[in-house]
Amino acid sequence: MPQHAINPNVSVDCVIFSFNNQELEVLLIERSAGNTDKVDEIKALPGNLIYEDETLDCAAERVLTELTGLENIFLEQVYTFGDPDRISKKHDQDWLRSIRAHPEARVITVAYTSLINKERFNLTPSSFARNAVWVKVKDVPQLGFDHNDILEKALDHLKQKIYIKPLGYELLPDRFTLAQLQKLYEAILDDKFDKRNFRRKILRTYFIVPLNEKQQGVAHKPAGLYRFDKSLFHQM
Amino acid sequence: MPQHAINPNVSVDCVIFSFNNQELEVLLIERSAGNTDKVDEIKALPGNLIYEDETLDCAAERVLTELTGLENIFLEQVYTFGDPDRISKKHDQDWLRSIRAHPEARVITVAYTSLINKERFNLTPSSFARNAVWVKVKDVPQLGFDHNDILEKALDHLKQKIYIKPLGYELLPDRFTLAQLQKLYEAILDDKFDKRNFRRKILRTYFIVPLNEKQQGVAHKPAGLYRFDKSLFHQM
DNA sequence: TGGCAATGTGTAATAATTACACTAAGTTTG
DNA sequence: CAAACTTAGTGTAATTATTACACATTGCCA
Repeated sequence: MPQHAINPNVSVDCVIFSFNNQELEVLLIERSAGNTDKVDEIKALPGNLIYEDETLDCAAERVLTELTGLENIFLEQVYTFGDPDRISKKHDQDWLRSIRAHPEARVITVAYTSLINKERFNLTPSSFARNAVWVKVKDVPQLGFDHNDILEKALDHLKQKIYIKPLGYELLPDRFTLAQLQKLYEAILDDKFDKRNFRRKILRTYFIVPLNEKQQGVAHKPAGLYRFDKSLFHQM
Repeated sequence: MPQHAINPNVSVDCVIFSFNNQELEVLLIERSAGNTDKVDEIKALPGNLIYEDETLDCAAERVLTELTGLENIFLEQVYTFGDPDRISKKHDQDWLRSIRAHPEARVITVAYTSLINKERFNLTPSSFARNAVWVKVKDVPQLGFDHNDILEKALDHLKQKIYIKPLGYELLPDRFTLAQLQKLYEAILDDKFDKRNFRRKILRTYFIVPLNEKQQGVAHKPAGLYRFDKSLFHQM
C-alpha cells in the first residue's frame, strides 16, 4: 500500500468556531478548482478524505491544516453523517469531479469541532481551498453537501458542552472582561442573562480570577480584566 | 451496483443496555463460524458492515435485527471509532477471514446505543452470531476488536444523557416502584442516593405518576406502583 | 463641566439540595 | 397468633442556588 493511500469512503469535516466579541463565527472554505462560476460560489466546511494509515483524529487535524493553515488545534469528534446521497447533489458532484478519483463513491464523514481565538491564528488556505473565511454563524449561506446539517449538529454539541465544562476561554483573549465572557455565553446559547447574576455565578467558580488591571482606551468606565486559571479549573 | 453491495470500509456496532432490577447489562454476541476453539470463546458487540444504499441509522437497525432478532429498537448514534489497526489483532483477523470478503480492509465503525427492557423482547440470534447473551456490564470480559472501548463510550454517553432526559423508563416494566427506579439510576451512575431526596426529586417532575396499585407477592410492605407518562413528559 | 456609556454592586423571595431516623404494612416463622 | 423480619413511606432544618430587579461610579469626550 502506498504510504498515503486514500480511503475513498471516509472523510472528516471540521467545524471551527470563533468569536468576534459579538457573535459566533465559523470557518468556511471557498472551493477552488471548479469549472463553472456556480461551483466557485459555494462555500463548505474544511474537510477531505482520510488516508488509510491515519486515525480519524489525525485526519481531521491534517485536513484542517492542509485547507486552512490552522495548526495544533484540539479537535473533538461530534457526529458521523452517512446518508447514501449526501454528496450526490449536482453542484457537489460537479466540483468533486474536479478533485477526486472517484467522485461518485459513497462517502461518510466524521465531523469534528473546535473553538479558537481567531486572533491567534493565521489562515493560509491551500489544497483545493481557494480561500478560508470567517462567517457569522447567523449569516451562513447554503453550503455544499450536508454541511449545514453538520454545522447545526456542532452548534448543538457546543450548547450542550458549555453547561458541563466552562468552554469558551479558548475563544477569548488571555485577559478578558466579564462582559466579554457574558456576550460569549449569550452568543453560544442564543439567550440573554442578567449581568449581576451572571457575574455572581462566574465568580463563584474561582477559576476565573481577577487581574489587577483595567481595560484601556475605552470611552467609558474601564472594566476589570480577568483570566482563566487552568490549574484551578483542573483541580476541581 | 447490486442492490445490497457491501461497503467494505464502514461498519456499525450496537451497544444495547438492559437492567435486571439490580444491575446494568449489555447485549453481546458469541461469534460462530470460527475455525478454532479460541475464536469461539470471544464475545463482541453486535455489528457488521453497512450496505452501500442504506443510511447509518438503518444499517444499525438492520444489523442488530440480523444478529440478535431485536426489532424496532430506537438506536442513537454515539461515536465513531477509526483506528487504522482496530481490527487487526490476530484473533479478530482469524475470525474475520471466516466471514468477510476482505478481512484485512480497514474498517471504521459507527457505534449506536439503546436501552431496552429485555423482558419485552426475544433474542433469536442468526447470521454469524452463534448466540446472543445479556452480560452484566461489570462482568464484561475482554471483547473482540475495540469493543471494550466502544462499550465504555456508550456508558459515558448514557451517564451524560440521564442528567438531561429522564431515561430509563425503557429499561423498566410499564409499572414500576420508585425503589426500582432508584436502583436503575444508581446502576447507571454508579452511585448511591438518599431515598427521601430521590423520591422528592422524581415526584417533583410530575410525569412519574402514581397508580392506585401496589406490588403483589412480596414478603414485606408492598410498594406503590408508578408509571411514566409520556405525554406529560413531552409537554414540558 | 456636563453628558455619555458601560461598569460594578446588594437584597429579598423562591426553589433546590443535602443530611438525617423513625413508623407502617404485610409476610413469614415459631 | 404474636413476634420478628423486610422494605415502604414520610418531614424538617440548614445550606446553597436561582431569580428578579435599580442605581451610583468611573473615565472619556465634546
